[in-house]
Amino acid sequence: MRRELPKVYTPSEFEDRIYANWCEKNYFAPKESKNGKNFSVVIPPPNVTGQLHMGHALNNTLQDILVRAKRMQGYSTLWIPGTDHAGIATQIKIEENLRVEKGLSRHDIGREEFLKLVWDWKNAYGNRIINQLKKLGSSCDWSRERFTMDENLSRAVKKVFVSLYDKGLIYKGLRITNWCPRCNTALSDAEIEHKDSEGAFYHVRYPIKDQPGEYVIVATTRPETLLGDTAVAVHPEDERYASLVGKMLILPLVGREIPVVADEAVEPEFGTGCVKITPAHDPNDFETGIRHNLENIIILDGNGCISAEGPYFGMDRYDARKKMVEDLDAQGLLVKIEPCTHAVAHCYRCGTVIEPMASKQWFVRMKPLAEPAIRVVKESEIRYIPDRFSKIYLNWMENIRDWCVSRQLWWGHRIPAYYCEDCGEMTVAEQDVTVCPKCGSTHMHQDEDVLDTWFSSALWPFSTMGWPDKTEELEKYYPTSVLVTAYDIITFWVSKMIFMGIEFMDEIPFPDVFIHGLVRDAQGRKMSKSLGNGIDPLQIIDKYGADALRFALASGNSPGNDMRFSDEKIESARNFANKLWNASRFVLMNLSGNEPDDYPLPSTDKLAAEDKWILSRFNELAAAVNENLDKYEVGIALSTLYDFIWDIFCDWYIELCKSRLSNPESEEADTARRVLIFVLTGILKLLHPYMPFITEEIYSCLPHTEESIMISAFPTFDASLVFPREEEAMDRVIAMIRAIRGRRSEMNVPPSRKTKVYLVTKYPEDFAPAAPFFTKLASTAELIITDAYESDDAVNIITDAATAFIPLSDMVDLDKERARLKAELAKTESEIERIEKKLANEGFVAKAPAAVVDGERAKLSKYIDTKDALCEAIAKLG
RNA sequence: GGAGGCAUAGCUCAGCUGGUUAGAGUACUUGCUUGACAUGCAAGGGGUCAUUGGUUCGAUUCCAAUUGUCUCCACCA
Repeated sequence: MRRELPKVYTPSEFEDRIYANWCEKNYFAPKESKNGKNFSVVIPPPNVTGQLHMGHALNNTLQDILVRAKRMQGYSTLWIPGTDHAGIATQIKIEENLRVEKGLSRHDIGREEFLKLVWDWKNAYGNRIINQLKKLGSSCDWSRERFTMDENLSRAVKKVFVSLYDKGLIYKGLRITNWCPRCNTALSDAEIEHKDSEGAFYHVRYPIKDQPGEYVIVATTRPETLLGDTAVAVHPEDERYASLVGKMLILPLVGREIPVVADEAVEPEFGTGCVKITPAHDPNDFETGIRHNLENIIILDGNGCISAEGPYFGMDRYDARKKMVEDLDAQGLLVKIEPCTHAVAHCYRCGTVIEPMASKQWFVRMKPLAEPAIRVVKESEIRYIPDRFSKIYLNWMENIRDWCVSRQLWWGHRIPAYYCEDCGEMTVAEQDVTVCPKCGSTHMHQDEDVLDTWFSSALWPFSTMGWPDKTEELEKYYPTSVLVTAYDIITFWVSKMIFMGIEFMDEIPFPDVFIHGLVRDAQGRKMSKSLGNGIDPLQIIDKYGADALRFALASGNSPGNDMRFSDEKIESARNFANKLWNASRFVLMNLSGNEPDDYPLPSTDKLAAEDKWILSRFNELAAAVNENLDKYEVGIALSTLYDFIWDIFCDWYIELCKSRLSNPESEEADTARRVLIFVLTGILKLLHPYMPFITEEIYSCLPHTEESIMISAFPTFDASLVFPREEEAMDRVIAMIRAIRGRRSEMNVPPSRKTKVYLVTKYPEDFAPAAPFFTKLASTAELIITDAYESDDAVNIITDAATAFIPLSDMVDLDKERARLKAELAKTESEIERIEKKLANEGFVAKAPAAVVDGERAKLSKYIDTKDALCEAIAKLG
């Protein structure tokens, strides 16, 4: 006896049970390939401190759809999960905990103790996001879960670092970096964001040496940096200042002498045409400084306080700015303060204003690595879906700057560089260096900095498979089949995996990059903590089920485009699940319960016209779903399924079966049951990648030969089950019935009156099988199939060419038609009035561009034409 | 400043290679508690496909401009 489905669809009653069963049976581990092909995906590792948000839910739903479909199609399928140690994010979080719980900073407890805390936290809570991914139904091979700071991944990081260093692709150098005074670390260009903010232009006089009373005026938005000025630059061809080049100026408040230099980079038109040069605190000035051999004077410490000796020492940068402006004013050196808006860089993690600062950092030389990474995309070895993102990628790669990989944090992969305290020599090596190879000293210490988080995630596609060892996984599953990610991470991560893959595996990490958009709220706003408009996917799962969430996310997805998430969408998804549930219940309640596990289709000669029709349509569906999935058109594939299940299978086919099923013992009932089971099982299989739980639950109640729907075969197109004639006939009949229902209601035909419908066709025999079903479904109509029409009392004639009607004149409701036309006329007239008013409005004409005015005029004339036509039609009716 | 996206029903969006009467969901109107489902069934109203021009026998679809809107990149002291 098979299990029965409960009356009400309650996902929370079975989702966890089903997931546990899949895990227990080890279904997520890769199996022997049935088609000789492999399919592999690595998860974009979420931050270990993270909580599942809608972005994760979308990303993992899409991956799971691809993975489950490929698994059912017989590929040996591997999906590797894992988490990212997320340097800054995690460190900030733990520091915050420490501050709140004990009122201590990380410096109070020291590096070792602090790292222990982070690891404790990771071991206690690091599984949270993993468990949340499981709630969603992700079919990852959990036995291969990885963490970017696992021993083997750390080994890979060291090997890559040392190898790049040995090739001269990593160097340590003084460069302007983006310094976050809050996080106390350098940030890469990708980790900052520019926001327009209100600021001011301070015009300051710099006295000319030995020419008392004479000045040049420079304009600056950051007056405090003048402490680090080592020159003032003018354009070489700027005649106003030609005589000054080479002269010395006295730096205000400091008294230091600085030269006036000529430099092409200065724009004479901008500001006063004189630029103060602060090489240590501005990227452009740094370059200028190199050209003119100027000194770098660092005036800020890591916390953003003034470190230059003098009256401002120790002051916060903004306090110092205020004080210095006052002092300049007091000395009569401040000309004016001009308000202005300009883009200011902020830390993307904490929002603090970034301070450009010259400091010793580790860099990856990008040019040589970028070249092949550009080539593989240009030559379509790697394909972005949709393609427009390859432009964004290429644009970024072609203008790439060296990648600053050192971070002044404690949580991360410590840079494997060791310094000898005796001879000062630096050694870069994979193994800990305790003895200086140069002088034999044992006084060694390791570089304090750690690597950028993205350094380790860049290796993810191969480090998770055991690299640098030569493993079977690498052999079989590298390169991965596709990378699924959101567009906001292309520069951070995708680009880095591409060049690292090429460099260390000699092979691209994936041929396809499937880009999806962001999940926004119902108003189209980004979901964010500060707005408080985030929707928690776990709450949605609790209320509506994981399948409904997955459906809502996947059906709205079109590659690369953002989507909105709303209550309406999730409710519609839940309703769909409910519909499928109830259709399945109908099928089940018409079974005797004694059907064998193997309960196949009957032979073709037993099939009724509607059976052939649904089988044919099902075949089309399977082909369409597969085709769209191959193109990553997940949304289209899913809406095709939705339409089939709801409109075709439930609304028509199940209805058509009811009469046959009313005699359960008859052979035709048996045929109907077999077809119902076949099509329902097929639907469940096609739908399983999208809605894994409900499909598994229903499948378990149906006659089936495979143990689980998850490991059964994906339906494909079967030419022996295509019946074009029946398909066309049934489609035609359905169209007729719909049309007649509408027509009858429009004409108020009383239910007692039977409508005769003549189907005029050159091929009456094609339609003969469909006639009985027409009668069944349209109980108030009778179908007469003929090749010649000669009747007087037909309400409708359906011709072969289309479902066109020729209503008999006595059935036309003239009053109704007249009323409709009059309403239309009134609407048109009011529109004409509105446009005339708009055009007459002088303000509109004066302000609006000519094209808009012309547009309104064109609209007007068209409406006038419409009005004429309507008047004419009404006159005809009398 | 550079690059790109979007503009279709009240709302959210499909419409893939130009060609039937431009489709869904939702909201709305009307009628249905007919033995799977009211989380449902049936019918209906509602669209100059942003504007203008071009290519074409034919444009919602391709091209250009305009307007509106969103995003990314860069950035001037």
